[in-house]
Amino acid sequence: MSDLYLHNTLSGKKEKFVPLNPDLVTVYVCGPTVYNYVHIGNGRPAVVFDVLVNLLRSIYPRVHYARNVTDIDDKINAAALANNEPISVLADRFTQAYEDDMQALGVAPPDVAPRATHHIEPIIEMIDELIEKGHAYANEGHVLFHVPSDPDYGTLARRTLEDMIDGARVEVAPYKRDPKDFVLWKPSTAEQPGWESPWGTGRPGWHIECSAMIRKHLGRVIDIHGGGSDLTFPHHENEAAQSRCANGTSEYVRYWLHNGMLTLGSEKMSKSVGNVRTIRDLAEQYSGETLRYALLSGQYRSQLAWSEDLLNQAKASLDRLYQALRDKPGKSQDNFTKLRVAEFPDAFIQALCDDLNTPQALAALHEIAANLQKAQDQSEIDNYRAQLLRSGWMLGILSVDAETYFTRTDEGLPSQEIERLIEQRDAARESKDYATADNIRAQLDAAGIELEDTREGTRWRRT
RNA sequence: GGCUGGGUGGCAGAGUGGUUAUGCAGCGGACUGCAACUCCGUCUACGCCGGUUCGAUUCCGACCCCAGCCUCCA
Repeated sequence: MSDLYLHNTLSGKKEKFVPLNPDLVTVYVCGPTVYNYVHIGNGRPAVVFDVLVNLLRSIYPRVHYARNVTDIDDKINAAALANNEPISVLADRFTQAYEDDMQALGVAPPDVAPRATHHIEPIIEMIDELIEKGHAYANEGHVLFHVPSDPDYGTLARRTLEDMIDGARVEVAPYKRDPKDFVLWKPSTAEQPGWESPWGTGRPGWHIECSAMIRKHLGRVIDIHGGGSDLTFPHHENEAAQSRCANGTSEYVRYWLHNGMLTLGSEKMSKSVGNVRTIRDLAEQYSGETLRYALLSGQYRSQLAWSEDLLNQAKASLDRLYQALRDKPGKSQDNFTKLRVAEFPDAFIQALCDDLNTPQALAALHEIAANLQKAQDQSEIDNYRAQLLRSGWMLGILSVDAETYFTRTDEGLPSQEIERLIEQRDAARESKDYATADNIRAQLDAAGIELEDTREGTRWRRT
């Protein structure tokens, strides 16, 4: 069995993955703040860590995977206020939308999806502990984490306190002892959502939510924590500081994994820049599977340039894999979730075990597909099909029946009509009336239907 | 300014001290009534300048350029 290597932000290197407890691997990924529809960049960590969890489950007996939902936040408050609705209604709506988007991308739900507003109590508890241990202080209704109280602060982002001052964009506020101190709890006015606390009515800061929910659901020290590279600092740095200090542990997360950003037009895709493509909008033009393939076509740590070209290439590549499955039908279903790592193709697993090298894993898939296309006897075909379908499952693609993939009829010409025209064309070809035959083919082509004349007869596909 | 990461063929994107990535697109051929699908073959590469080496895209150094983080952000 090949060892799994992961790039750990903490060390800046690829490291062999050794879980704290091989019987139960713990994974946490930062989920969305639900105040709007998410864009495809938000989908990247969900997809990438979905693949990682599939891989981990094939190696270890049990994996506990949590992905949170931030449902209390100033942006949510502002959006709810603008809509004149309670934050819970708005948050519920966009949480549901997020789940729909994830389903479209073929992302399996995590084992647990904790929401911040359901964890006010553990959050308050943790803040209390930080105050007690001298790492936090209350002032004017705020509670702040005192950064200089943590000698290890900065070890994740690898920057010194001086570096941070150099950045000079830290907010200076009268209630802060140090400009780098960050909010654990902040006061709410009467119009703002708030919860009772020892420091008055207020709401939690962003960083403490993750710390508290992780401790509650996964423990004081966890194996893997994932998220976008833009969260490394300050979010994860702050999270780590809080958790180490409150938990009284020297480590918090053993492997920090950060995915690279999607760019659109040479700039990071982000709501503040305004260059976003929502999953919801993209799904109108491309299948969720195509979007997923596009996301996996680059290694997760690299930036990925999102473009129409990328999507069209992803679709064409995916079509090719399905084409092999369609051309060489045979046995299909495995109970994929029960498969162990040794039951997947070597080259494929080796690629994934090398810090989740999905482009190389996809290359392995294409090689298997090429072998499948060339295979003659059925046992050979079934073997390659199994390899392809298993690997596809781990990446979260190729789960659709190949015939259905090419002929699904959610819109456009109904299948019956297509079949009728094909019969007419066959008759015309039979009588060597090629003008009529080509006419029908052109007519179908205009409707987005391509014909393939095979030895077994004519078949069609939607383009 | 500080801290990260990166510059590979028309495009996307792996990888390697000397041997085919892979996919898309292009070109030639086979198949086909013609196409499509498929198969066979094939052309465009490793930012720039030095160094190490028998040999560097791959290692080392300088330089140029790009992106991310340092503020909300996946």
